[in-house]
Amino acid sequence: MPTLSDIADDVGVSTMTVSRALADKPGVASDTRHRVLESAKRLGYTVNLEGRAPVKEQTQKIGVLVNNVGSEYSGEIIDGISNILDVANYDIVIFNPFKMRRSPNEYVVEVCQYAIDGLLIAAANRLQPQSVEYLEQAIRQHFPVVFIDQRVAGSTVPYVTAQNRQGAYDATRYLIQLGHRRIGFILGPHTESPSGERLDGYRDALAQNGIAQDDQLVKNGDFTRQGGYAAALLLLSMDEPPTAIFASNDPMAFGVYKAVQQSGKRIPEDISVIGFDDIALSADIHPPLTTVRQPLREMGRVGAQMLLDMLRARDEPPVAVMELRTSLILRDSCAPLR
Amino acid sequence: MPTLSDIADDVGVSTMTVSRALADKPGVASDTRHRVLESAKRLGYTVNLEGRAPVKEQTQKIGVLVNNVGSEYSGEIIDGISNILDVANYDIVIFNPFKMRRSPNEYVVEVCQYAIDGLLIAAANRLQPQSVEYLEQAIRQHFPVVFIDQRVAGSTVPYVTAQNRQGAYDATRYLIQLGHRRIGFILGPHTESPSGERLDGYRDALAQNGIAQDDQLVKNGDFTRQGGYAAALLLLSMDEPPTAIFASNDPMAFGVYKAVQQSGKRIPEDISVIGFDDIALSADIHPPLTTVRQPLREMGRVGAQMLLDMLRARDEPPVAVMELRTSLILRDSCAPLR
DNA sequence: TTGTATGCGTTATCAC
DNA sequence: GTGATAACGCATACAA
Repeated sequence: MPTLSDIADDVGVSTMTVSRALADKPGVASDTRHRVLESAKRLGYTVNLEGRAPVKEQTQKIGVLVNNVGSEYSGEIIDGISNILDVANYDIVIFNPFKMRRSPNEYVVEVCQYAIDGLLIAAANRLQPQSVEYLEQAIRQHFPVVFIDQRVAGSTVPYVTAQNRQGAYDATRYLIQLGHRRIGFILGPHTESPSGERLDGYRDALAQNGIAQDDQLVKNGDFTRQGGYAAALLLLSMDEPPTAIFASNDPMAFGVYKAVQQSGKRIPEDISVIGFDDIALSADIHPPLTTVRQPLREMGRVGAQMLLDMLRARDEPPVAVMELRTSLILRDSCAPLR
Repeated sequence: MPTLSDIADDVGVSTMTVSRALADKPGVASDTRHRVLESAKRLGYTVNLEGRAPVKEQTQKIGVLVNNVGSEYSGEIIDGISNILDVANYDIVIFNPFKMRRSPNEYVVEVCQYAIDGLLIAAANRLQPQSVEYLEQAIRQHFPVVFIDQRVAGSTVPYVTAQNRQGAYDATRYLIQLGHRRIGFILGPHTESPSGERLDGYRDALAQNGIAQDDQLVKNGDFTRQGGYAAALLLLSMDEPPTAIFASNDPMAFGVYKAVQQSGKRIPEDISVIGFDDIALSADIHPPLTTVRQPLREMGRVGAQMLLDMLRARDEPPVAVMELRTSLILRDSCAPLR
């Protein structure tokens, strides 16, 4: 690709004059400027940002690490991030490490080396201590990092998350109020912090209402439809199956829908289903899903704003934690126990 | 962030020795190497890729431009791209321009300036002629670009796409074979090339079976659930509503489901629905969606492979066009006309 | 208005 | 085994 000096040679001026002309800076004769622009167009010149970055020491780009770009979950978070960063004149570069060759841990380091001014890490499952340590060091060196929807115990990396425990408590209590006593629970992966928090909320509600814990009713899942489907099959085939199922995220609830519908039962008449997320699809499927809304867009926005604050006030200690409220969205997938 | 010379000062050697030691290259005393590595670790050093890129002139990164990171459609294409690029030792950087501040056209130029060795453009709707022209120039300057699922008339940019017309023809003929005569069609955005091709296939099938075109039955859509829902409401409220609806992608078919279910009608007993894509969700919703499968992962793989070929054989003319076959996936959303 | 010198962080080359 | 020098593409500071 052509460079500044190619144009300089072409026009017969110095690279500096070319640089000024292209950057639309004052101090270039309008005749010279025209000749430069014409030459640049003819040669097909575009800046090489790699050359500019080391000089300017900022790229106006923020990296975003997600683990599944094809999910509405990620899409909504990224949307929220865009909202804020657009206004602040930052671009977004998305890295999708968890489907990639490298281990997530190496990848975190690599991403930080990239031409970005800061990093947002969404749903950073499987992050090992050494990676977290590396991130903390990066922050000390004024490279801002923020976790979104991920709490890392004992770490100083700032994060924004939802009130998972409270949300799960609310959902479970709602089912109990409808008369349900045998409530199945489908876990998320144990590597993600919200999973355990939601389980805690579920248990809180059972305990507070004098319902004995039955570990048979808690099945492993992985936050995917397939995982929810598999777990639901297990629950439905129990000797004494649950009358309600709490899937700890919405995609797993869709998997539950599939299993229930295949079994010939109806939602909510025969079995109540409740989810967690409130992604857009949840309102559109049939029957519309009752779920715990966590403000994914808002989490993206808040995370981005925290990052910008760290970027602007380099020496002040960053806001460490933001917990956003959840709310129970009542739709048509739950009914009183018959 | 610390640099090579910080370590050099710390250890008391030259930057060159540090560079060699960190790159694991021969010609460094093992004692020196150890001291360098120790210092690097202590200081929290990581390479600055922006400094390396201008020297090496390649970054082992490929850019991917998509317009909706939250869709299964994009997710599956990106997945296919990963499959190929992982093996070839390239990383993927995803740009999500169409939700961003800049116009897509400026953005295309900007992305090319970024630290990437090539660019895959998926579903590049709204690309104006000047952008396409820019991309063609970039290709001439050995910066490889490939379109995925996008055909640009009169352009020399290589692309991979599906046989949209044939696929839509097959779907429509299937409905006709089931006895349907009034078949609604929901368009994609006119800015995307597959939209028109699918409409053509639909019309081909009607014409070949002696069914008169009724433009009332063709409604605008935008490849989103909401768009499909709105279009379906229009179709269902017609004086003589269609007995089958062909949504030209799967998300719009889900929108049709919602409208039909709200109207109290049943799929497929009262109305048949057929989609186009075969994203994973289509098999999981109720009833499972009959749809035209286009191999999205395969399109990602093929596009990535075309890019690698261009990268490797810089002077040979690239493969211009790849068209992948579609296939009709029969599930439970279509039934014979009663 | 234009050009020169210098530097960013890294690596290749060629000395020693 | 190690280091000085130059180079990548660009921009800042200063000189002409």
